Amino acid sequence: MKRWTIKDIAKKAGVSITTVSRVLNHKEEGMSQKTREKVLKVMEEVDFQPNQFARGLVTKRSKTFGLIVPNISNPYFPELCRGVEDEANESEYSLIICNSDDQTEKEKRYLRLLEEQQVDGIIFSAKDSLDPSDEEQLSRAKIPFVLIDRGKNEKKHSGVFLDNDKGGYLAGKHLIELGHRRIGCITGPKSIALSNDRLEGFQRALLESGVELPPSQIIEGNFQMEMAYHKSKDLLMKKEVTAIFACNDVMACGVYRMAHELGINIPTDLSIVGFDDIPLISALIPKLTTIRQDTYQMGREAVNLLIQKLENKDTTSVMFNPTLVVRESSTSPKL
Amino acid sequence: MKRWTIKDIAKKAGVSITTVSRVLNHKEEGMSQKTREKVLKVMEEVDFQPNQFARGLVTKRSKTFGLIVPNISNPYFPELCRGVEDEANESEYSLIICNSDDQTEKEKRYLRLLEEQQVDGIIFSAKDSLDPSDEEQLSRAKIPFVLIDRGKNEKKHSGVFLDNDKGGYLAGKHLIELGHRRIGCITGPKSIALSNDRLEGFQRALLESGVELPPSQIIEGNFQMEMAYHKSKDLLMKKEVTAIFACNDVMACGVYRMAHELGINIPTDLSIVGFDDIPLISALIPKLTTIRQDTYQMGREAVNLLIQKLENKDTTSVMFNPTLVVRESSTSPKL
DNA sequence: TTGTAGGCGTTATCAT
DNA sequence: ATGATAACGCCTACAA
Repeated sequence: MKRWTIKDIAKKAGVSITTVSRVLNHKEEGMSQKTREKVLKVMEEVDFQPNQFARGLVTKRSKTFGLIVPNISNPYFPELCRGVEDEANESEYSLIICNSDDQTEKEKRYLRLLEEQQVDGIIFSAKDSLDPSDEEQLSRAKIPFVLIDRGKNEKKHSGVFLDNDKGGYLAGKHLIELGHRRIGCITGPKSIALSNDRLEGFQRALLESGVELPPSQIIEGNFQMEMAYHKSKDLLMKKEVTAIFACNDVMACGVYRMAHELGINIPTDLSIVGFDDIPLISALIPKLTTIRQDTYQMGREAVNLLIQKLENKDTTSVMFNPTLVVRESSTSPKL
Repeated sequence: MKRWTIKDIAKKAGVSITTVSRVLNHKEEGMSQKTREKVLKVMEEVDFQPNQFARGLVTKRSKTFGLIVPNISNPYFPELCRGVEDEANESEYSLIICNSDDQTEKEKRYLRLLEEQQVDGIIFSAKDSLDPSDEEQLSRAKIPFVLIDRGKNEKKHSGVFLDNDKGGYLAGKHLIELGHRRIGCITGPKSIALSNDRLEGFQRALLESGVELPPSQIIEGNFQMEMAYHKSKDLLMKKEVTAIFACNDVMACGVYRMAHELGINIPTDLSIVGFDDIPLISALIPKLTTIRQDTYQMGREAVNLLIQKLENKDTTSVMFNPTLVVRESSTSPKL
């Protein structure tokens, strides 16, 4: 026998296909308990699985979500994906994952792909703010979507975000409280909003204590280790700063490496604070003080938000709070 | 207007739906160039997208693959996923990713989910060897599948694997050549075949040079950092070995940490060789010597294999070769 | 070269 | 409480 259909089930159970369909869809009314059980038994026996194509054809639902992230190999994202996947599966959705590599080109292609696959919704971690043409495509296709991590735009779209300004503030405050007065910062790309948010929060904390952050102590990185490694050299050699705030953990690793090469001891000679608290950093020696975000939970929350949208409920963005995790890489400066 | 159908296109272009269908499916014969162009133009104009449900209903194909991995948060897997995804997408397939957490329970559930979603094929990184009930489910559902990384079983199923024995051998050989004679090994779980393969290859290399590997110098780990960290303590404190082969990079990180705590310098006092060459380790100081595998390419290859299966071609497993990457963590032992 | 019509497996709308 | 039947949108013999 090939695949069983409700027709087959109906025949075998001696009922109509309508009845089988009712059982399948848990319609409670309009059926005797006996009939229901009879049908269920047959379905059980043959391990019946309804054809999703046929179903989708009429219901217009695929029970599938799409997730677009920049790059799963970026250690920030696996946790986020897990959160999204676990929550999606608990709500009986499958998840199609796409990596955009932060290329508008690919974002578009995948948006198109997901539209073709007729996903019921999309969770989107965009390049930065949502590209206008992406936006148009999304609205034309009328696919519900939520943003995550990036692309915050208060009024326009709902999503799940981190309070990056606060994160930066926590980092700055922590270093100030330790007694640091000459502090450097390695930022993410200026073109990315969350990167600027972190810097601004950081500066605000310093300013509150009257500490200056001269441009020469701000280095623009790209969230990658390599560039942070190279660009931190000047800053470290001039010995002008006693502490550095790296706007993500991966760049903090780059600083670790350069410090080690230059014979600068962490934290004795130099304190470092990272951002994200990705799993990777448990391998660092000494352990990295960082600003933690609950990426996994953010992923779960994004799915909840999306499901609410599907149910036409009013949705508002969810803002997560970062927390400071003090470990070994930050301490008071030497006198 | 709601979604366009081929019927709408047909009307607008003044042809029959058959003709539209033909254009859609790139049937070359049986149509004048003019007609084709006319239809294409209309499709272009309205940005037509065929309904995959309707299509699948008749073709029985979803243009979707499923990928089951233990855990995307394990740093070995993101690269593998990327390989699978990139190759799948280039062949016009979407990818549903599932994390089994190495639980047979979840493997089953996801297998079921993928079956329900009617994926065209599955790429499976099983717990170890393929569970008999999984096997049964797979064959009952008649879903083509290939294994990847784990579950090698020469005769039974094809897949993409690494020559782990060779990898272990390379590690052993390298340390021997550096002059080490007292060497420790931290293995993966004994229950996992590839873990034993690595150990066996390693032992073979030592044996060739008449070097013993007493049981006291073999520690069974679980591929995680924590356990490797704790369990390596004894070995390191007794100062019995001048080198350690950790059967994956993550465990090597654990050893780094313990060595640091005990004031043991790497590589002066202790050489370390890892396995995998995961991206994470670029953060380690000193840089880790390791056995590299081309995980990304293995992912791509798995998709190729699967596609060949779909085309009913004869398929045989693909075996990848690991390579030794010498960095800073291994050197000759002190006299 | 082009068109007609039946069927794919469900759900949903009416009947009974 | 249960059943017959028309969609849903596409593909594919078979006709013309």
